[in-house]
Amino acid sequence: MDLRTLLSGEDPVHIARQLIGVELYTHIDGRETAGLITETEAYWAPDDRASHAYGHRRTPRTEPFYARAGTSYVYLCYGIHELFNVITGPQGVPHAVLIRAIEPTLGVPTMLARRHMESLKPQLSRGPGVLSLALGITRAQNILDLLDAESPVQLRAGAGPQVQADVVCTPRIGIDGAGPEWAAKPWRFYRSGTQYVSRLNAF
DNA sequence: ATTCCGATGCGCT
DNA sequence: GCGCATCGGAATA
Repeated sequence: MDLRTLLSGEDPVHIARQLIGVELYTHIDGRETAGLITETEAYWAPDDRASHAYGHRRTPRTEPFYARAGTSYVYLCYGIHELFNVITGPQGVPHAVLIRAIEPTLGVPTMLARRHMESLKPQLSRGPGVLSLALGITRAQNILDLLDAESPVQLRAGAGPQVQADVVCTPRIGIDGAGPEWAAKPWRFYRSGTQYVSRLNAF
């Protein structure tokens, strides 16, 4: 199945799982960087209270949710961090997958420089905020078609679909404010055994 | 116009 | 484990 078809699917939780292992590539400020997605979370609006598009909320910020599957959604969190999401689902159905960590595959020196780090360590790109720093992603990359080969930010099908046993499933991070019902949903996924995962001890 | 607060990360204890 | 930076979106008035 091609990526566009996958991302257009009805079930963002399934898509979040399938995105583990897919490559996220950027060509920003004249530098190429990329990594394999190791950690994701699904956001299932309109029902999901943890989503910015809860209840079909439609404002300038949530506009990307109503674009076609494969569109980027980048927003500012805590006034500091740029968080990168992939819009999924049939057009007009505001589903999204938050990318929380990647394992670098291209442009490590560039990423190290952007992170002001000397040597390659997992904290280079684990966590949704620092992942964007490493890849050079900011709100300037909001609302891009991630499946367009001309786009400065792209999703590229990688080593093929992951085996289910290789992926761990847990509740999502940092959404207690959405209430216990939504905070408990096991909609976070990460590659089993990888060092490129945020908050490994959270559960 | 004002207020509230968040899908985080880092440094310090 | 804890405090806090930092700011824009969204709701309220």
